[in-house]
Amino acid sequence: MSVRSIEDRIKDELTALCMGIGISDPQVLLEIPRQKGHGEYSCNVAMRSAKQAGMIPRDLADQLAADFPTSSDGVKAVEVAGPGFLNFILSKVYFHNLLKEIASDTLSFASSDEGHGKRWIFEFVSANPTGPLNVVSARAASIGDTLVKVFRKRGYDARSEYYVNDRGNQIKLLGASVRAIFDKTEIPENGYHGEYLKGIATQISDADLQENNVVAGQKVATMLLDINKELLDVFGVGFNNWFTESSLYKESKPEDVINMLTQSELVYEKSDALFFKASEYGDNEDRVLRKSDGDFTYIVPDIAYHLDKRERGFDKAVTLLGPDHHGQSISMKAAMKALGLPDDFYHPIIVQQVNLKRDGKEVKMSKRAGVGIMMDELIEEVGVDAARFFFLMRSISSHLDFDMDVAKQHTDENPVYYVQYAHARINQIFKMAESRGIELDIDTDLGILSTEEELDLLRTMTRFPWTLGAIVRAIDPHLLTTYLIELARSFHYFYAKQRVVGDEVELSKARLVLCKGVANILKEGLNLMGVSAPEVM
RNA sequence: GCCCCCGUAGCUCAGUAGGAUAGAGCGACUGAUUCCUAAUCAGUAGGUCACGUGUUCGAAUCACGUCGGGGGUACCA
Repeated sequence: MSVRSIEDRIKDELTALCMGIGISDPQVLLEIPRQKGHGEYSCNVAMRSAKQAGMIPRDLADQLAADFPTSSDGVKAVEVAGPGFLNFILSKVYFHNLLKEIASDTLSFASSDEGHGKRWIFEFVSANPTGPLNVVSARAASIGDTLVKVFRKRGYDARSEYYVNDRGNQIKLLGASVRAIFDKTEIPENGYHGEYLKGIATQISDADLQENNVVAGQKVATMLLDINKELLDVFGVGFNNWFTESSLYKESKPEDVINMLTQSELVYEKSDALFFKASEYGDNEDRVLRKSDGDFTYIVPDIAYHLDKRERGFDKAVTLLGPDHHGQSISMKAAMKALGLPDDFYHPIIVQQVNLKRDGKEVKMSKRAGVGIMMDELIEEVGVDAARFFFLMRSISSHLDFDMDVAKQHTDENPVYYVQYAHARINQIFKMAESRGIELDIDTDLGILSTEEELDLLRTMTRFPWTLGAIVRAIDPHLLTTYLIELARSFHYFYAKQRVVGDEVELSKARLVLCKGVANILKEGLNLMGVSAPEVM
């Protein structure tokens, strides 16, 4: 028995009851009420369906409540409240059974098959290999990695991918820039000036540099990519696949895109350039595919790349983009539409900017000029745990104020430590219990757990699967931080009020199981975020 | 100009598929440690959910408009 299944059971039962009354398509959605007195779940179906049933909401609700089957280990009671809400109150036995499951098995609890094995590809970071990763890339790495983990837990076949722009104009410029540094001549216009290139320039062979700018650029790009891979690795973010732009060219995929678009009469020539009629598909203006100098713009391989994702059998392509790429996502949407792909296949998400703050002031950053805080410096300063947690604290679409002073603090102001401390505290409790000769026993009688603090804690625990479901619906992981902070709070409150390891052995044993359950969820939640769950702090 | 994001307590923000009396943390003030870690807990104060109109049984949430803040807007990627 799991939370998921009781939700489903309530939904099924209500749907059947509604249909019995003659409501043809009842919209039964359960929600978790904000108010504590409103039960574990509530449902507004009586208000929604009253008209169709020819009844007033309150009466319909009364009838549904009266007909709903209750049980001693599930829904204990159904109450009607307000304009016609149905509030479902679960029995203590239900909570006690569920706790047993959580405390004994970390992995299956909160897992679900709601994704039905659908294949989703999550592309993120995908920063050009022309310099160090910035903090928006770090934010995207945190978000993408956590999304993939949560989606897998919820029954999706989720894959992560990094798209490497390893050719084109920028690579040429990169080569020219390094060559200029090496030759001590002027760096070309729009070239790369960063300090990091000086170190690279000394590591690259003369022969490679002399070859030509493209070869030199590719060499440098490979080195920079390796540095970034290593950093992402330190950050705990790996990718299932690194997809290079150059591989598309090896199979002439960009040319194929041009042919497809031409055959479908979606292009036209103007002043020696080839345009895609993007404005007919929702873009602001038509977009250049092939420049007057004969080269493709980035759009062409990008389209080829997304067609490739489709060919590889993915149902949905989630792409996390930086705030400076949102124009690009609109063009891509237009291209997908023009080529007849399903509307919801390409799902771009703009990861909004990060404002770093220190001493109450904003720390400015700029990639090209090589000043400001880069991802590696941030990690060095605040640590991986704080960085990953902080990056997940706001919704993806919100600008994020990242207070580096708070992230570094080892105090209650810092939510990372607040959550981690709850986990460490529980471990200390187990150590104390062990020293008193009390062992964790999952099968101990949990019926003894009945104080308000204990039940609150149990209620909060049951919301974990629901939270993961909400993350999937929103394709946004920030709810996880909110939830874990709340669970930690609920635990600290319980801890302050009630002693776990006390004189009554049976009570102590039951409370140990409760603690074990909390620790399991904290650990699993932190793990999904790539944040450590320390046993001692 | 056009596009995207944001506007909720002094500050940073939650508010889940439109639900019931809008919530946390920080800061401020008051208190708690014979007892498993005080990296903790309790209490007090603090609100025209930017503004307007609409949609409906019901709007912080949806639509349209206005104002304010931020970002973007290449034949670069």
